[in-house]
Amino acid sequence: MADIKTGANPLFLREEELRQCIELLFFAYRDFTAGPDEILKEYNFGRAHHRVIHFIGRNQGMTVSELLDILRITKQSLSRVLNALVEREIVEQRPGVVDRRQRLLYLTEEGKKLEQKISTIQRNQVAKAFVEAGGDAVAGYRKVLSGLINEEDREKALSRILER
Amino acid sequence: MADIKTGANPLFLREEELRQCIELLFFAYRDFTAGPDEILKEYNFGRAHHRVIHFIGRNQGMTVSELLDILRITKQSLSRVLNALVEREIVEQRPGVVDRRQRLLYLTEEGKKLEQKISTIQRNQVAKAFVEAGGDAVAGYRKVLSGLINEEDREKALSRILER
DNA sequence: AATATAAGTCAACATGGCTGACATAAAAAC
DNA sequence: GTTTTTATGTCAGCCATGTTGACTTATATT
Repeated sequence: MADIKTGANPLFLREEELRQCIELLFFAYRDFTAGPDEILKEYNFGRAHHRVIHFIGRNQGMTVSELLDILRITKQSLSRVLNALVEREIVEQRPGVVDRRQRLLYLTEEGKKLEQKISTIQRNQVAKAFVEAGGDAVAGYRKVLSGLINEEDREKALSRILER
Repeated sequence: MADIKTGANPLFLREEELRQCIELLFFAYRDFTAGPDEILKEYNFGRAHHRVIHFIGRNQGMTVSELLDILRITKQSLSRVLNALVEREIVEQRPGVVDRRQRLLYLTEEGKKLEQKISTIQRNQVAKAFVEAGGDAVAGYRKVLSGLINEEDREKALSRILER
């Protein structure tokens, strides 16, 4: 089957392979967000809330600017979601000590619980995929996905992920 | 740095590693959709149109039901996007020959051009990441992402991706 | 002839993006 | 010490894209 293509036109196979990998990313992302969505729905939260909870959880005490830079949305968009989370006592804001203009972001105890609940699902899902795929595969996964991150801020993103 | 964690609590490292891999997926997906978004904006299309164009392009003559099943959205949501694409002569609908209730979906010549334009960007982006990461990494990437797809329809999704 | 299926439509609503304009407090620069 | 910049927030309105529910039409299946 592949022989025909390989023999006749290796570039076609390459294109085909690339397209497959693109689709794989679509399907994986689609199914990877489905689990959290269910739980969030119980709380009347959406995917936007999830992202905020996730990154604050990973980065307690981060500033609003930092969060905006990660999410790549406007502050008006963030504000809606963030205010809802503060109101529901999932997220807490404290003025910065060195720069009092800043409102540093923290998960409350309840927020931590929710974060834990959601992220456990995702971690189990990833863990399962990792076990099935094996350690080398995980390394490959990391390499490729790192390479997909925009070059200009790859280091920024990766250091945010890794320096912890 | 990692030594402390490794020695003291290997489970923490594992959780940490999993969290990193989750974030990697977020950042990669974020930056992977940025390129197409720019082009689509010129046409006044959005990501929803992109998905439709992509899957029809990959699967000329597919039915509406099949497309709905892939996208996991309601037919009402799809209809808005699909009608726009038909009106703009990007997508064409032809009645099925064996089952005339079906409206089989095809990209027009113009649609193919647009699809090509968008997908070239993404393929280049993926190709670059693959070259940087190496062949083994690509295999790992595929394994892990396959594992992230919902088990119930993994075969369906994968066969759709691979049987071509 | 009755029922089920593929597809479409109308209407109303929710979520989460966006822009633009403006406000406030605190830090930094002059 | 006054001016300017920065971090954050807010109001108002728009757009894209998802949802549910109710109903229609044509065709296939039973």
